[in-house]
Amino acid sequence: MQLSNTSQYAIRMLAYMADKKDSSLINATKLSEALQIPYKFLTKIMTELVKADLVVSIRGREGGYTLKKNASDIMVGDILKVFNDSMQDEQCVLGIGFCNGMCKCALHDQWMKPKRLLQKMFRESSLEDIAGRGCKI
Amino acid sequence: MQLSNTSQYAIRMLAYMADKKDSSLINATKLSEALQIPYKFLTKIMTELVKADLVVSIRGREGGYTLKKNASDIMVGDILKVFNDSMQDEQCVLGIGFCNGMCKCALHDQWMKPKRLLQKMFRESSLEDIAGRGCKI
DNA sequence: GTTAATTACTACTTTAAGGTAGTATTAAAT
DNA sequence: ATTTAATACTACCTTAAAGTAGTAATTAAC
Repeated sequence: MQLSNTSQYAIRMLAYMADKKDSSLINATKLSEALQIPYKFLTKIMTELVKADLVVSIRGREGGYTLKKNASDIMVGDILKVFNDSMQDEQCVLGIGFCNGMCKCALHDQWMKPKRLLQKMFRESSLEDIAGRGCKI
Repeated sequence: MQLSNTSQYAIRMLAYMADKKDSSLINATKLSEALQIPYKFLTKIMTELVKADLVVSIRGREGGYTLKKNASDIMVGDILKVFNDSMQDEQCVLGIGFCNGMCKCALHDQWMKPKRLLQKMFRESSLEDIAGRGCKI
């Protein structure tokens, strides 16, 4: 029960960029060193974030990446969506199709509360809320 | 953010066995048909549940499986532990080592509440609580 | 114009989860 | 004793995620 490696990396990358927003552009080499994420894997992820309109890239010498929107307008859930890692509302915790009021699985009732809180966290936590928080990056 | 296929299958298998406890022994063929889980994969999972002391197996003709304890004494969390799918208390949601009061990640504060509810669900939901619930198996 | 530093693209390799096949072992039924 | 129906074991195959390598495209610096 955890986020994919890719999603974890993406959140950390964007949170770091939000924290360093003053220096406008940051390049893949610096990010990779700062966050200890393999360079090639990081650029692969970043290209997807560019295509998803969360990040702007400037190619060529002196290029780099920067957030496309205000940090307060990018939610953790938006990032997870890019990697199909967000929770569908009717996603069954036991993997039996979809769960709703009509037809639910054995664990459904117990699952409702934690699921709602998870969704709330993803929906309401912005990059601004998390940038620079904690003691590790 | 979801349970592994193996854990989902294991929970469904045990919940079904708890529900059919009256007929004491159930065999892999029947279980596989009832739950639509590939036979060979089911037996592989079941063997691990036997080794983990959650299930008793009777080999030979007329053999099968049955729960080793009362359904009320087997928690969902016990099942997840077998497949390393339960949540460690200090597991970092962003995958940066461990999180605790001393050192936490950027999402740690927002993660606490949903995590606690997830842990509570795993810790407090027994097979008895979920057996026969819902409209699908 | 050439060079250097950057992102983008394509293709590959590695690892782990998910799943399958075949055979050995066990024990009740006959 | 033999047959049959069951679990256990070993080894393999498939798929998707994670990660790597090399090259093309782009653009500022010189």
